[in-house]
Amino acid sequence: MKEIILSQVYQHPLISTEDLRRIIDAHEPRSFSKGEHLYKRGKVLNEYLVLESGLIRSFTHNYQGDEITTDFFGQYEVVIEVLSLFQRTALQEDLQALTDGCGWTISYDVFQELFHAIPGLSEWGRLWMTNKLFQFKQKSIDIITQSAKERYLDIVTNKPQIIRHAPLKQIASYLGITDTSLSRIRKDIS
Amino acid sequence: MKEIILSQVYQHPLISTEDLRRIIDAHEPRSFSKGEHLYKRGKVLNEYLVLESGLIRSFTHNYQGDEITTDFFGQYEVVIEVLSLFQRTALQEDLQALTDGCGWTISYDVFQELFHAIPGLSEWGRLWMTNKLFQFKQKSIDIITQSAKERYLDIVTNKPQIIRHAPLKQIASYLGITDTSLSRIRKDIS
DNA sequence: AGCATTTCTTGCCATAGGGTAAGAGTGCTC
DNA sequence: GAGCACTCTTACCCTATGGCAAGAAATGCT
Repeated sequence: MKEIILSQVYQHPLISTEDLRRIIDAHEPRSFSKGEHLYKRGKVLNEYLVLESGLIRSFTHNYQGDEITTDFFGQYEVVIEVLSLFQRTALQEDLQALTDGCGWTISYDVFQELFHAIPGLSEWGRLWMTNKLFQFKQKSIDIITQSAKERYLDIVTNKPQIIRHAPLKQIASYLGITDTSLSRIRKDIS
Repeated sequence: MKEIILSQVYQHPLISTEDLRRIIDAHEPRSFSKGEHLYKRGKVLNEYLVLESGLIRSFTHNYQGDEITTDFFGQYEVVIEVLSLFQRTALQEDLQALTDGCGWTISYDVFQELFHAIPGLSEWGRLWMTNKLFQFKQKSIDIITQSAKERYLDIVTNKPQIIRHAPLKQIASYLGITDTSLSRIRKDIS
């Protein structure tokens, strides 16, 4: 399973079979249970996690202290807060498991070594960042151009695991609306 | 001037004076005038531009064909659309000058060479991406947690050049509101 | 099973911001 | 310097979403 997941994630033309072997070997297993806080706000992130199964969310708080869910992570996704990991600063978000699950972690130091030793990995990392950057840019455009209902239906279609496992309030804060409004939207749809 | 701007931008502990020399030498001058479309939607971006002076905006269109300004770039900033440059895909946005100005460009091929030859540059690139990623993530959080007025005041305080040079309609679409609303907000403030 | 807690729904009214259109101000062009 | 195009303001009314609160449903704990 480890091979299947990781060779899927680290797919890149410049990463040879040999390189891939080194990368895979550098990952350690990690499992977690529902509700567990995997990484906590205030600490510096020292690893990232490639998800094999389960659902994880990242969240922060607004000035009123309400939780705002900023992202969800599912299978084959990389659970990370880049600012903390690469800038070696304190996490500004919490990462919490919404279901039981497991995956593979790699530490900052080991990743750093491979990043400079394997040209394909630095290319891969750049592409990963590029995609993630695009996602967030798109998200901020979507918030201003689409209605809450459209954005909700988008999740229903493209990320149904979120609907299945995350409580309404978390989905609502991710969409930028209140749980009350999301409840009404649901009613309206059905 | 070239040295001042570029050594400021490419500041990183792992970039030696020698490395910096190579990086600076790889940049070509580029000037532009108000209203000019520097890079056009549909083409693959083949370089990026470090701004010495002037103001540039990136914009796209929503499904109704209205322009949406997605970003503004000022002095010392890197004018780029990462998805197009690094993924070698067609630009999804236009980049247009709001004022006369100039800066320094570096081509994809040359950057690519230096990226792999100079470890400090790949670190620098990763940090740059990290910051940009954070900016967009923050922007999407701000849109859902702050009122349009608060976001406008934020620009007034932190990016006053935008207020000075960009027409109201572009600022409004950047904020995610209509020009009508922004006009009311302005009135309300004064 | 029984109780407590959290999650979700619904109703009432409030408000930020949108849609449209008219008019004022500004600057460009021939 | 008259006409034109663009930008900005303002007024009218409308809609999506919020705030609050009560109740219903689901979940978890002992």
